[in-house]
Formats: sequence, structure tokens, C-alpha cells
Amino acid sequence: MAQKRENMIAETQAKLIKSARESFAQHGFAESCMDDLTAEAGLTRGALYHHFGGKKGLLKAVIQQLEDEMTTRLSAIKSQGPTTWEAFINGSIAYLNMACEPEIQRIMLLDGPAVLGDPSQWPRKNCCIRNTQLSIEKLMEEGVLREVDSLAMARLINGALFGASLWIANAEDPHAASIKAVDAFLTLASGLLKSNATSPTAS
Amino acid sequence: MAQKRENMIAETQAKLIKSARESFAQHGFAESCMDDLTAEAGLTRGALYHHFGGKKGLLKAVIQQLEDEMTTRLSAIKSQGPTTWEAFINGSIAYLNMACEPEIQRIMLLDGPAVLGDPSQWPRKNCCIRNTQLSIEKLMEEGVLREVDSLAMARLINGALFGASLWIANAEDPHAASIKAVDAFLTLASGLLKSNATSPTAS
DNA sequence: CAACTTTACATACATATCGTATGTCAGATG
DNA sequence: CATCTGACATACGATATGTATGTAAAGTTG
Repeated sequence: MAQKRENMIAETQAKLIKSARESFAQHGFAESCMDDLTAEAGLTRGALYHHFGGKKGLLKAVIQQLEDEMTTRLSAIKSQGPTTWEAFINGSIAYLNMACEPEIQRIMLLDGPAVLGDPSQWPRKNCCIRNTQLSIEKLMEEGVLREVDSLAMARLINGALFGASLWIANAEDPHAASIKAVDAFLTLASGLLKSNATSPTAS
Repeated sequence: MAQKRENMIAETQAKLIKSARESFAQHGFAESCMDDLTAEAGLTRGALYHHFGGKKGLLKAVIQQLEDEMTTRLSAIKSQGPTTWEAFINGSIAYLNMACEPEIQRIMLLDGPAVLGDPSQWPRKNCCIRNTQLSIEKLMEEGVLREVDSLAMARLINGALFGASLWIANAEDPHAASIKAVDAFLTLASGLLKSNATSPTAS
């Protein structure tokens, strides 16, 4: 019955992460109180320190989970594009939309870098950037894109989408802002193409 | 001698801001202790609360100062471009370089948004974004750029440069990364141009 | 199966930092 | 010169954090 024990442990960890996600998303990392957080999960700070080593460790675990979920969602979207380019564009737009979700924006994009530093050095190495980078490399192999450093470009693009998401999330009319942001992004992204008389459209 | 008094006040505020800049830049906002910070300036927390209302207020003041300095530096650079486009490109590269400076990156780009929220709602309304926006509008008026929402595009571009700066600052070889980032940015920015057979070069 | 060990988690405590409430003294004002 | 305002310090209480210790259940060994 060692299995049962493992399950119990996994369950308490999951409860803590779930509670932390809610608290971090709602109040931000700094304003989140560990006592409240753990009480919400029916536990105490003892469990938190035992499993995650502290508040930052819990944040790492939460971000890890968020990144895993984003990766799943993004690859589902990217796999269904007719062309690699459209898959890339659709994936970028999907990333933009996700970055507007309060949980992701607050925890992963605002508090994450401030508390844990450069995202590329996180446990999951910020799979979103890697994802973008791989798309770019594939497009370059296909001869669709100009030659650039794929990692640098991936950083630029993810940063651009994050910047836009911050704008959208705080706009008076987020929906209208989102449309403008997507349009502007398509224009910007056309700079990557070798031939870009007109910017390609996305779904 | 009311003047003398004003000077004294301005001086203590300046001392606090200076000390805060150093502390925030070195340890980050969250890890900066107000007692240490004020002691370094030869004062106590009393002065801090009196002038800035609290820790966040001090951060606001520090960011305000940083933004003012950046604006000065950027407009000096932008005013000397032969064409509006080159001024824009040079300004963007200058912004990229500034964003790599630890003080600016840590305080304005990492802690700032996490603690104070969307930069466009700061006291100075994030003049860097406005600056970018104005350049874009000017270029569109000149007929050099495609038609896009200038604010959305400014957000994308500033975000892209910030993302790149985070990468550069944490790279093994920041200098090499910087060169790659600039190159990638020029490619990306060419998407803005109406005619972009070849990406224009910058100084 | 009994004795021992490990581990998941709770409780207790020491410490640090924040915000506020209050005090004080220099300088401005009349 | 009496008074008052404001710049700043000191004092205090509240809260959150990390650690140290306690406990009970699961696992291990003879």
C-alpha cells in the first residue's frame, strides 16, 4: 500500500498548489499570506514548508503547473494549423490571449520574473519561449523566414505578446484592444517573412 | 529664507530616493528593508513615511526619477537621427540597452509592474511607451509605415525590447546576445515598413 | 509482531518588518 | 516674542516569516 501514501502526498501537494494559485492570482504573491493560503487547503504552514521549502518554492511549483497547462493548450492549437506559418501565428495569438488571463498574467508574467528572475532559468525553462523558438527554426528550415537568431527572435516575440497582454488586460475595452493588438502583431510578424507584400491572415 | 527650507526638503527626498535606488536595484523591492534603506541615507523611516507615504510611494518616486532620466537620454538620441525611421530604430536600440542596465531592469521592468501594476498607469504614464507611440505616428504620417494602431504597436515593441533585455542581462555572453537581439529586432521592425525588400540598417 | 525509524504534518516560538501613533524641535508667521 | 506648522524621530502593536520541535501514522527490520 505504498501507492496509497504517494497518492495522499500528491493530493496534499495538489491542494496547496490549487490554493496558492487562487491566492497568488487574486492578491499577488507578496500580499498572499501563507497561513490563509494553507488554511484554505485545510492544512497549516508546516505542510507547505515540508513539501515546498517555503513561499518561493510554492510559487515555483505553481508556475510549473501553469507552464505545463499552457504547453498543452498551445501545442493543441499549433498542431492544427494548415501551414507552419499559420500554426505559428495562431499559437502566438493563443499565447496573447492566455497572457491576458489573470492567473497567468499575474503569477507567471508579473510576479514570476520579479520573484524568481529570468523565466528561461525556471524549472520548465519557460517552455513558451522554447515553443516559439522551435516554430521559428522550423519556418527558417522551410525557407519561409529570413535568417535570424531563433532564440533572440523568440524572446522578442514573447516579450511583445506579453507587453500587449498587459495593455489589453488593463484597457477600458479589453476586447477592442485585443483586436488591435492582434492586427498590430500580424503587421509586425510580417517582418519575419522573406516575401511580405501583404501580411498573411490568421483564423 | 523659505528657500533654504525647500532645499533641505528636496535634499532629504533626494537622499532617500538615491538610497532606495541602490537598495531596490541590488536586493529588489521585496527584500529591501526600509530601516536599512533610510539608515543608509542618514534618516529613519519617519522621514520616508512623511515624504512618500510608504514603501510603494518611495518606489513610485524612484521610478518617476528613472523614467525622467530615460526620457532625457532617449530624446537626445532620437533627435539626432537623419531620418525619422533611423531615429526610431536608434531610439529602440538605445531603449534595449538601457533595459539591460540592472537598475532599470530590476526596478522599472521587473519590480515596477509587479508591485504597481500596468506601467501605463504610472505617474509618468510610462513615457517610454508614449515615446515609441509618437514615433510610430510620425512615421505613419510620413507614409513610411503601414497603418496600424499606434498604441498597440508601441506596446508590442516595448514589450519585445523588454523581453530581449531580460534575455541579454541573463545570458552567458551578454554582448553577443545583444548583437543578436539587435539584429533580430531590425528584422522584426521591418514588418512595419510599407516597402521592406531589405531591412534598413542603423548606426 | 515488537521495536525502531522515517516521514508527513502541526504547533510553538523567535524574529523581522511594516504601519501608525505620538513626540520633539527648528523655522515660518503674525 | 508667542504661536503654530511641518519635518523628522521614536515608540509601539500587529502581522508574516522561518525555524525548531512535537506527534502520530506508515514503513522497516529483527
